[in-house]
Amino acid sequence: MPRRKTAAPRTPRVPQQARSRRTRERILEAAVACFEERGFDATTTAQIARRARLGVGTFYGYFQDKRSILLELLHGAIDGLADAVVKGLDPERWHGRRPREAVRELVDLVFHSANLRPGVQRIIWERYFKDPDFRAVAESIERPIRAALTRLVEELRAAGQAREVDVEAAAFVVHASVQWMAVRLLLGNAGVDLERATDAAADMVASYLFRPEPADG
Amino acid sequence: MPRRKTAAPRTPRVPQQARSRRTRERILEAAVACFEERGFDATTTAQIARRARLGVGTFYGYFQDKRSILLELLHGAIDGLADAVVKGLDPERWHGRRPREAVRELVDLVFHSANLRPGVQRIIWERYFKDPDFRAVAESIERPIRAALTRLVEELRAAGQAREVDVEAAAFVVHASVQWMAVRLLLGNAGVDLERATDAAADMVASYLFRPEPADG
Amino acid sequence: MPRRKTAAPRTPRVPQQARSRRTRERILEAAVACFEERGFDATTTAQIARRARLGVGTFYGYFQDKRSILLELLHGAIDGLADAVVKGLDPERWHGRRPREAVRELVDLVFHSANLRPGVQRIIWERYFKDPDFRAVAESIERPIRAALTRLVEELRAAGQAREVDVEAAAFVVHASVQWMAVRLLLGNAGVDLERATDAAADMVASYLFRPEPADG
Amino acid sequence: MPRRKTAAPRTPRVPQQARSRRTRERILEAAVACFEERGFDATTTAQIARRARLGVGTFYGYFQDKRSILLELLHGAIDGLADAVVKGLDPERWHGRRPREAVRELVDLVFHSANLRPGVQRIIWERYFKDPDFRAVAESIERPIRAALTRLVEELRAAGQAREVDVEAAAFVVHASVQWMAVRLLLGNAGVDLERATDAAADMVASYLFRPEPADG
DNA sequence: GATGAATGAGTCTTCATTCAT
DNA sequence: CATGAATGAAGACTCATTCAT
Repeated sequence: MPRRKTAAPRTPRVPQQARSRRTRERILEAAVACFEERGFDATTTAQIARRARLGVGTFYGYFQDKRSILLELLHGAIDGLADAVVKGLDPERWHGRRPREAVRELVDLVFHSANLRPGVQRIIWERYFKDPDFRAVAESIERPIRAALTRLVEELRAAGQAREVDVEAAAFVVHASVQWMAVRLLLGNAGVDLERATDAAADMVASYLFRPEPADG
Repeated sequence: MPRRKTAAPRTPRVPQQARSRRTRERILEAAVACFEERGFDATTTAQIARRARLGVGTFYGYFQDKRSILLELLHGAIDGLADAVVKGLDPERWHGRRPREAVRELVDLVFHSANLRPGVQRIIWERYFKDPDFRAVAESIERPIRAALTRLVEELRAAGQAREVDVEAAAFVVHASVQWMAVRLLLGNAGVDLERATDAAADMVASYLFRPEPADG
Repeated sequence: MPRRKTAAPRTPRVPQQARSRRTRERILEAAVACFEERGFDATTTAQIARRARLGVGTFYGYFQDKRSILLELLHGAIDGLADAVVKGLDPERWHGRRPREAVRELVDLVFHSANLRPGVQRIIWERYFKDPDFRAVAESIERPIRAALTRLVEELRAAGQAREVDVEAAAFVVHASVQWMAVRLLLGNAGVDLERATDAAADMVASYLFRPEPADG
Repeated sequence: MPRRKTAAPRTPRVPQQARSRRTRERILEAAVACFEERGFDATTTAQIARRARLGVGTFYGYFQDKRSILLELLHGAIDGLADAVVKGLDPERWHGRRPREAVRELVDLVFHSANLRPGVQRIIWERYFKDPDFRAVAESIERPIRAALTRLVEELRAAGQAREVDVEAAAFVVHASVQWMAVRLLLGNAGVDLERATDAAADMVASYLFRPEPADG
């Protein structure tokens, strides 16, 4: 990986023209295809450019490097989900609902969010461990979710629905658990059926946070 | 004329003599130090060799490449923990104990196992996502743990202690949750205190798997 | 991180533009010069590139390795000669000519073909013995020549000009003899004068294949 | 091939003891086996030593390097043949014999001399083209043979048996032809049956050098 | 803007040879 | 004498990035 140290963060042009936007799209698509095929490190900028039927130079007109493509994919894929989850944790929505059902709905949302091809998902997690920028993105998403979780539990506890728990620790525990289960399931590496896992996850979270619901009927 | 047909798989020298063993140690230590300092990809075999005060050639006499060092570290670090966990899940040990306490003890064991320096841990997880061999190792460790979990829950349910759950899904859910929380805590980016997290994790797992314990007194 | 899985066979760039063609030329010339100077094994790709006043990378953009340059030189040098020889063996051309003269003309053609610098010639023969690909090229050239020889002798025998010989063995014997004499002469270690060797070779072949010509006058 | 320039030609000990001689043999055998298996360049001194069940250091106690082994093999294999050929060209032996038969006998001797395994033969010829020392050995063998040839033809011509030829050129031509045919046949690469080739070669040489023999009966 | 030829620092890896044991 | 661990110079090859056209 020669010439890495180039510091100057030349911000590539922000495309306004329609053609430019289309070119940007093509690069993104080509990159995803290459990443899925050979992984991140084994993909070269030349391969991406060729696949997009562009010159290498053009690539550099749109992106700073491979990494910034990945970062963009990450944002695109996760921002939506994070918003949905934070909304789903809004206490308003929990009043008058059976907690277990609400939990299950949210878990289901997370487990089924296939915003990212598995290959790309894998790559992004790989980067998570080696690249602080990726961890930063992940944290910027995690923070509001855990905050929302904290608030939700506090409110429900005040309403007598939630059990007495260490709310902050609970937020961590629940978030981490659901996050990782989602990853394993998306990676196809869990060894359990998606539906059964969803139920189990919902059960675990619900039985942890909420008082046992009165028996059905 | 390097890099010819590479016919033989190059079995690295198996050290029998005392000096050899010591050299191997030195390489391992140097590798860990380098990995911690700069990460896996940024570490070159030359750096490892230099840090071990050895020639590059010596490195290649003992290890096939950087990767095989990591694999070795992984085995060394994880085999012991896995065994301990499987033993801890032996139903024998659970009879007559308060489940919540037994759970907490095990979670504590996992969360405090610092067999691996965080930097190395990070690298190994990074490889987990990109290198099938690492996934294979992880799975070979996960399988018996989940099997033990499954068996434990079945037995305790038969004994009327455990709740009615989908045991296999439960094994996945519990394993994944604890695993990931441990990773986050070891990596130091959990954002919660280790003790509080341990309690919370134990609570979650215990309240999921077991009937609520009769109130203390 | 060089030398990863090397998935694609790395098709070297096929030069269409004028500059590219010129670069290719330069590399070829530089390679020949280096090979002549130090031999094949002692020549490094870096040396070739430097001599061509190019970066190493450029070299690899045009050729897979040193070997493929040699293969190209071999083809370029030998295809023409082979064609000329096969044409020279066309029975049409032999009718009504004194065989000895026709033979001498062909031998002369072969002995004087200096398509390849001696140093390169030497290297190619060296490869012939160690590299099946080079043998394959040599054989693909030898086959048609021997076939043409066989046919020629058969026809001339039918016309009563040639002696009774085992035509296939004769083709081998004549081809091998002329080939090797040409090599020795080109390499400059024959120890005889080119003209005298040409005459002697022509004599040998002619006296073997043809009836003695009626004495002059 | 690092550290090549070491000039000092440390003459390794000449073994007198019986065990030493045996060790030397073992190294030679191991080298031949390795050379046959992987070729000269791809064989390392370590491989030879290991195959001979010796330490690398021991190898260097007996030979200067791989090359000197090859040179030794060359001598051992070729000296005997050269002597036999020179003897066979002694004019004494040709008086009162039908030349064609005498030629055929000699050609047969050369073509059947399998002193060297084909793999080693191949390697030696490869070196012939790249290594002046090998050419020197070859020439030291070639010289007396060509001298003997020259003398033989001169004597037979004086005796009225041989045709009028340029004796020196003839010696080159005949030697080169027979040499190369022998190589091709030994390498298994000739594409003709050994017997037919022997006959053809003898025919060619005999019809070149000698007057047509009076028809049989 | 687009192009793709050119660049060369940086990695991995090999192996002849030495020398302490 | 035998051993084989250690050495490190040397070579092949890659690929992010630039820039003349």
